Amino acid sequence: MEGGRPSRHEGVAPLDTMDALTQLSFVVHAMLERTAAEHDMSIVLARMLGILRDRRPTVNELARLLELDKSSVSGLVARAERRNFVQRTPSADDRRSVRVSLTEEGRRLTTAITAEFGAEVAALLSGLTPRDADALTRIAGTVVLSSMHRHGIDLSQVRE
Amino acid sequence: MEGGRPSRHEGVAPLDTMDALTQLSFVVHAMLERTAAEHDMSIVLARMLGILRDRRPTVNELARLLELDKSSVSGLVARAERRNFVQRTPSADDRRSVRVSLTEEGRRLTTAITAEFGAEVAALLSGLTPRDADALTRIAGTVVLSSMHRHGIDLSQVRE
DNA sequence: CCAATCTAGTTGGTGTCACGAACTAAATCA
DNA sequence: TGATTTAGTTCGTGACACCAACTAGATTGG
Repeated sequence: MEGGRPSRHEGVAPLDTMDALTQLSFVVHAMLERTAAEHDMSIVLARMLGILRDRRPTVNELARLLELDKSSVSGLVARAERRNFVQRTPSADDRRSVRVSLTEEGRRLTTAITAEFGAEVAALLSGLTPRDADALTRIAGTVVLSSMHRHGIDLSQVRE
Repeated sequence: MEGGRPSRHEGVAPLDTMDALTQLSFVVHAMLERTAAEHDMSIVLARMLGILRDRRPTVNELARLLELDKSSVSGLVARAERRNFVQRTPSADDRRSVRVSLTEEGRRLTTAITAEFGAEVAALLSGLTPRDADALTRIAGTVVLSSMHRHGIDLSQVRE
C-alpha cells in the first residue's frame, strides 16, 4: 500500500510485487484522472462514456458494469445528460427502463480522451524495451482475464 | 478506456496495451478499495496511513506525497484523528506546522490492511507462471520508477 | 528591527460521487 | 386480479475534491 519508500542505502529499492503493482495502478489511475480532468470530467464519468462507446445499456446494466449502486448511476447519467454527453431513450420492450447512449458530443469527447490517454500510456511505456512492453501487455491481459473469470464474469453480455 | 469489450468472434479478444494496463489498474484499484472498505476506510485514507507507516510528515508534505491540496489533507487528517487512527503533534522547530503520525490503533489497522491486500495481490497473480510473475514485478517496477523520474521526483525525501 | 512578504494550516463554500431508504410505475407471478 | 418483483428516481448523509479567505507564525530586506 503506497510503498515508494526509499531505501536508505542510496539508490533505489527494488519494489516488491505488491508495491510495484499498486504503484503502477496509481500511476495509471492518476494519468487517467489528469486526462479526464482536462475535459472537466471525473474518472467515473470518463469510464462510463468509454463503456457507452459500443453499448446502449440500461441504467441497471450500467450499474453492474461499473459496480455501482443504481442510484449512483442514475445521478451520474443525469449529470452527464445535463452536460449533453449522453441521452436517455425509453426502452421499447420494457416501459420501466431506459437506454443510455452517447450523444454526438459525447462520442467526440470520448474519442478525444481515448486518444490522449492512449498517447500518455505510450509515453509511459516508452522507456521499455519492445520485449518488455509486449510482455507487460500479455501478462496484464492474462491477469485481467483470469480475474474476471474468477469473479464469474459474463463478458460479451449487454449489447443492444 | 474501460475496454473489456468482447470480441464478437467467440472466445476472448486479446486486449491491446492501453486496455490491458487500464483494466489491470482498475482491478488492483478495486481490490484495494474492497480491502479498505472492509475496515470502513476509503482508498485515500488507507493510502495516507500507508505513508505514515514510516514517516511523520507535516500536512504539507503529506499533501505533496498524496498530490492533494493541503485543505483536502487537512480534512482527511481531521477525520482520521476523530477515528483515532492518527495524531497531530505540534512541530518542534516550526510552531506553525504539525507532524502527523499513526496511533497504535492506526498502526494495527495499517498492518492488517497491508497483509490482507498483499494476500489478495498474491491471489490475483496466482495464475501466472513464476517467470511471468517475476517479469510483471520487474517491468511494473521499471515503469513506476521511470514515471517518477520523469515527473522529477525526489524520493528518499521526507522523513523525520 | 520592523514592515512587507511568505508559509503552514484551518475553515467555509461548492461540486461530485458514493450509499441506503423510500417511493412510483411497470412487469410478472401465482 | 392481487401480491410481488423490478427499473428508475429522489432524498438525506457523508467522504473527498477544489478554491478562496483567513490566522498565526516565520522570513526577509530596507
